Amino acid sequence: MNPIENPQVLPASFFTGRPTTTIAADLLGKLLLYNSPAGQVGGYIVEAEAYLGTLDPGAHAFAGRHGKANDPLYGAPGTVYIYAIRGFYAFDVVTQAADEPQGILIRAIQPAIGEDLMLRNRPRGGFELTSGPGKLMQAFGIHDTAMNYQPLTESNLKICRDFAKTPATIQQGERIGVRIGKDWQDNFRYVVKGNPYVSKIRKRETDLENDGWLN
DNA sequence: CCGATGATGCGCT
DNA sequence: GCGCATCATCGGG
Repeated sequence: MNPIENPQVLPASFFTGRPTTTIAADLLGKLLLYNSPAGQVGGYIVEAEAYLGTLDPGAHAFAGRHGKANDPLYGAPGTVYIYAIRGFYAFDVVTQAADEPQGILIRAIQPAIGEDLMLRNRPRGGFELTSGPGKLMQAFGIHDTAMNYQPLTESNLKICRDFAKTPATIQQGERIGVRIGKDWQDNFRYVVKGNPYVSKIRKRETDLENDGWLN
């Protein structure tokens, strides 16, 4: 796929007015773009996790936690929230109204645009290129939090309204790397079933025929 | 191939 | 100093 010049992007209203879990599932198949200084990169979202704010023990805003690092989470729906984790960076899109600190972690994409540039940014072959939140940001060449607070509608990071693919089956399960009490039922990870870029997928679970898409 | 383990940089949530 | 919404490597099967 060639670079896209002026894509229609998802409006802020996409990221509020319904549960964050629903929005996370709805993001699967959407085209994520980044107009980086070196060129455009992007791909289809194949994995996303919902974080449900102050009542969610796995969320950065659990129990009202609010500091400099997670302040973007308290912004308007569709705001960029990038945070550092163990020397890597990860990208969330903020959901729900301001001061309702929910968000969705974009965990993996299937490369579609600028794959050569992504490979230079992150020289790992095969599905390792973008099959995790830190890997994805490396492939995009994002190594800081400079885009924090930007609305996706006005950022070099964009999620397209058009060009979307349709998952054949959306699979739901436990979030990755979240250690919380056993009482909390964690079922907030959404993936395109069988897509080989989904993180931690087992080889035999992959659908290399259609990559888990209908189209 | 798959699960376990240690390295890692950043912000103190 | 420590905790962490991770990653790459190692070794058993």
